[in-house]
Amino acid sequence: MILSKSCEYAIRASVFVASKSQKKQRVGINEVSEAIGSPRAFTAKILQTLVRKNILSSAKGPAGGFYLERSDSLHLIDIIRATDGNGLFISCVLGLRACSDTQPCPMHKQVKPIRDQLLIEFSNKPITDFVTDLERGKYYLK
Amino acid sequence: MILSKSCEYAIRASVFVASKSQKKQRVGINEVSEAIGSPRAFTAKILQTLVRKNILSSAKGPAGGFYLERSDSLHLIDIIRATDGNGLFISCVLGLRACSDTQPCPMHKQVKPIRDQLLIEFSNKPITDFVTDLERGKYYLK
DNA sequence: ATAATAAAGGACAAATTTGTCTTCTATTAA
DNA sequence: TTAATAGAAGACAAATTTGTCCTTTATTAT
Repeated sequence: MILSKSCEYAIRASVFVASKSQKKQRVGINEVSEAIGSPRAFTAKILQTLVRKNILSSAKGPAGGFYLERSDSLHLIDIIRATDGNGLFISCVLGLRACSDTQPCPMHKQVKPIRDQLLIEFSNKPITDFVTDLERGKYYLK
Repeated sequence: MILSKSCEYAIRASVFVASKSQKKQRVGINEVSEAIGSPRAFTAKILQTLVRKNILSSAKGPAGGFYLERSDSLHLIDIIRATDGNGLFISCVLGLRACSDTQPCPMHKQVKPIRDQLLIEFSNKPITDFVTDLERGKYYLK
């Protein structure tokens, strides 16, 4: 709804990969899609783009799979921007190209603080935050 | 991004119709789509559904067109629900069917207050609020 | 009644998003 | 160096959203 399906899968997959990565484990696409309940081939595509954009890393061959280097510096916002772009936070809710603070659409003033808040939440949330709670069974990915 | 294109058009069209309605004028689809800069036939479809859902009214024939009865009771949320449904406010950001307060997805806690706030803003905003400012040239619809 | 007007409705088409399948490429281990 | 493993890449396909066009129906004025 607010995020694309691709982005939903991207986040859930990344959280799962991150949790495995903390245990120094790489994880294959089959395990990922099984863990988050997503279509395998489609998820593969999505992870490929995340790798291309240096969000995740991957290795081919036996004992290969996806993993996360520098997981501390990865925040939700990075994954969202990589898959859906920045539109959620900047483009006009009513689809007006010229909408701005000085030339606002009718909803501009109401929506701006809310989306700013959303941006802050996503920006301040490192993936590692989720991992601990995930392993405590506090969160679900599927 | 957060609203569908259909919903964007629906809102902009409704605001325009409301402003004309305050002057006891009905307005044709050509004028509407011209005023808000939207594809004519597509906008017609959208207004048809709004009429079917009793958001707007319409009259056929010469001097016909779209108009708004009881414009005081029409709020943004009604238009959003009529075109996009309620998903924006209730369905899980990460697309998990089972996501809830007791079985939350990793983003549940962060996102809930924000979407609640969004719902409040949309629910408290009567269309009439926009009309005055629109006529003062304070807002743009295109 | 007839002509003109304007929304309603249906069939169709383009674009985008979501998803599948098959082949290619790189890596590892025997 | 061969076989097995696993991601990368490309061509397709289904579904959804966005958009067009043409015909029908209702209303008004002459």
